[in-house]
Amino acid sequence: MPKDTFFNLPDDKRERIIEAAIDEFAQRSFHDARVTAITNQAEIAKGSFYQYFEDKKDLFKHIIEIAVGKKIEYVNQDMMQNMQDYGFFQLLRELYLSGVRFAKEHPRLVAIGMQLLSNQELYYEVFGTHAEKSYAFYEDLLRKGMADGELDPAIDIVLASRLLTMFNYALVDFVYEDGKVDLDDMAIIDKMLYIVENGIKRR
Amino acid sequence: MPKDTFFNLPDDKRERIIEAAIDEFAQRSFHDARVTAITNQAEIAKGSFYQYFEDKKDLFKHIIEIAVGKKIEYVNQDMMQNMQDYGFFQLLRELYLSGVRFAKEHPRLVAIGMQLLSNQELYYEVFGTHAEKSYAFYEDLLRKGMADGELDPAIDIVLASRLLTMFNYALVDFVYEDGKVDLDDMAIIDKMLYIVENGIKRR
Amino acid sequence: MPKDTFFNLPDDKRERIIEAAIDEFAQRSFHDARVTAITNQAEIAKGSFYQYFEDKKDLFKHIIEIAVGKKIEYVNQDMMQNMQDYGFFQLLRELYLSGVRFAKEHPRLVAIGMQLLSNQELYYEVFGTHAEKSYAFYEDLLRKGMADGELDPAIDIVLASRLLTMFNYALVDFVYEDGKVDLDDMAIIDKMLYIVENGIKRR
Amino acid sequence: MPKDTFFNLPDDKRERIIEAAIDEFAQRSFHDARVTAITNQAEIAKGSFYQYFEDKKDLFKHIIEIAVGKKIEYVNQDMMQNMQDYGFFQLLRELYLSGVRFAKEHPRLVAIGMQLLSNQELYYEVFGTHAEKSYAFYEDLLRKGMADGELDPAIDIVLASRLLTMFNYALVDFVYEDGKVDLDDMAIIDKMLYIVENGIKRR
DNA sequence: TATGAATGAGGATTCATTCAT
DNA sequence: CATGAATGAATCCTCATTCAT
Repeated sequence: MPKDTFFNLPDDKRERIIEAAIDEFAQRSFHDARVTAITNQAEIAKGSFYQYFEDKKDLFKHIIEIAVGKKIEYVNQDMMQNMQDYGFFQLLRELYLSGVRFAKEHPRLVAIGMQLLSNQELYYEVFGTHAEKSYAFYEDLLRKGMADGELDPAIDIVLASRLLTMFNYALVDFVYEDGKVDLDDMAIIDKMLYIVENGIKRR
Repeated sequence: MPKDTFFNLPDDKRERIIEAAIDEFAQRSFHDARVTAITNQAEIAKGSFYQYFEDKKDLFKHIIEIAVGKKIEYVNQDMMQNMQDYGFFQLLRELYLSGVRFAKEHPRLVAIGMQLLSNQELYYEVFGTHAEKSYAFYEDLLRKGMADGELDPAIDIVLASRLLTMFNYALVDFVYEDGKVDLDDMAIIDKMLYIVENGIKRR
Repeated sequence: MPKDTFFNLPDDKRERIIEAAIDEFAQRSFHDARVTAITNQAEIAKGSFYQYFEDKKDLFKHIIEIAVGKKIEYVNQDMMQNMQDYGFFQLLRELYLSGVRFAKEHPRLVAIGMQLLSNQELYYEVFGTHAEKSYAFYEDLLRKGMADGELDPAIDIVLASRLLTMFNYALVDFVYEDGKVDLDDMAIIDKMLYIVENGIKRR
Repeated sequence: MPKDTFFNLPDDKRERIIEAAIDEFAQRSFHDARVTAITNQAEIAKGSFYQYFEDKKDLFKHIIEIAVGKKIEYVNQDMMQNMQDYGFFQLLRELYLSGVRFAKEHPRLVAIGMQLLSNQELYYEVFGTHAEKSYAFYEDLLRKGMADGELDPAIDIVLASRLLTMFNYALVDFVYEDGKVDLDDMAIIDKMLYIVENGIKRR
């Protein structure tokens, strides 16, 4: 958690630091990332860095928090708050859609997230035991879909939640790599949902 | 490529080094991994390391080769060599099964592979442009399955190949994390294939 | 080129570093010279070294620049700027004299220069293609002397320029080795010039 | 001094080692030169090296001895043994000539010699106090020339001996650099002697 | 609070020399 | 005597973090 001094900073300086940090962490793993590169790009003194943050990890965690926050902004809040009014596949589509939009607009944050995923130690330090939260979310969704009779009762909910998560990654990955190419992202999502739907819906 | 001196080493010493390297590379990214940690754990002199390997990267590439070699051992070679005799879903099952067996027995190698995936630069240096090979393999499989009339003609082959790859990761991930829990892995694979099959088979 | 941090250093610390570097480079070839020896003698932290200089070579180049600068201080600037007003042998005497004075007072810089002379690669890296400048200078001087009718028209200018350069080295060498013995340096120069003059003057 | 084992070696192996050593020492300063490079090029085991030589310096000294020996071969032995029958300038010409021939044919040995010249510490260790021997030789020559009335009585013998030495270096240097160009070396020597003769002969 | 110099632990790599076979 | 693996001291350099102003 950054120190108060950081939050008292003029907006533009604070943003310059965040920008620089995102740049650096997107390009290099946490350990490889250099405080010096960040302070240079942000044009702040090296000493100042340690007046704003406890240490490198402190900043990193803050960047992750920002990423998580930004990610949440992308899901249709109205839809999330009135989940009961929507069908399972509608909600799933919305979730995937928001994931794609996010990845398109914040590719560096996605890169940082992927890095983090492949560093267990750091991952648990950042998210604690809340690691499974995202699975839990999909599990709830699946349970509701099943209760509503939309899903094939034979499927294993825990497994399916993993798959839906992975599908999300697959999509993000797909869009991320081809970021430059202006694919019709909607089309991809729908092709994917076509498969998913056939895979798990009730017949 | 390690030097001859390495291959001339007594088996147990060579294995101690490999073990130590796998341990270190499984825990830290390539850059973070320390030659010193490896030589310490393997109980060899730091100088010896450089008589066996060109440099840290040389060892890393060797470890990757070992991992790839081990991975290949796990797939049913008979089945792979007579692919035309098997149905699409049979082959897929075999592939996933081998992936799971491998991950169960070599979780550290899996960890190293995941690390590598998230380091583009290194990845290309290790695999050259053969990067897309695994996608290509699934694409071929899907094309054959479609030609044989096993698959829904409406699905997008490129996208599906990504999904099948991701499913593989999902499985690996599943098994990897819950490695300690003695799940009935067969059951998981079959549950997953149930979904996949419904998702893409011809009706 | 040293970093700004170096030039911002308090004078005495900066000088301590320069002193230590001159000591080390005078005793060992560039490659043999140890950064550690310099930081130890200068009593600065090893890390500080790299805040002042890009690397060892950066410091070395700086030392060479200092030496060249110091060397130039020793020639009679008035005489050099009004060369046309002086005779060939007067100018030559002045040049040799400055060379001797310089060597007497900065024997370590002379040693460094000699080292550099015997390392082609480094030499070109430090001086670029200006390598032949010193020969060229003597050639110009000789050409002028010949045009003014002071020199024997039979002598080969290119060869003579080499000889004059060598004479300079001879003198430096002479003074350098016997540095402690308080010879009458003027006398030596004049004895040498007596020979040179007889060797090349017009009769 | 190499060990007996070295001298008992079959000729071709011994020569391979000498060749490799000359190559390495000609390219790098004593300290930079690598025993490994020598054993590799000579195709002997690293361990063998230390059965032939005490250490790196031992080999180096031997190479220098070889160079000195070779150098001596190049001077007209008949002339040297009957010095009293020849004039000063005749002898000088012969000396320079041999120097040039040597440099033309053994450029690597010359390079090693020059390296050595610029490493005081090593120089004294190799030559001990015999350092001035070459000066002494020229001094004797000059004294004889003066006694015979060939030289200007006004010149300083000590100084002149240094100059003659330097002239030798100048010649070697000249020929060494332009090694490839097939200059008429005789012509150069004579042009130089023309200057030298005018510089110091009796009038 | 801002600054940027100072620090030193830590990392990769090289290489002369020793040693066991 | 030949071999070549083993050794570890030594070297350059990086970088997070501390500290004094």
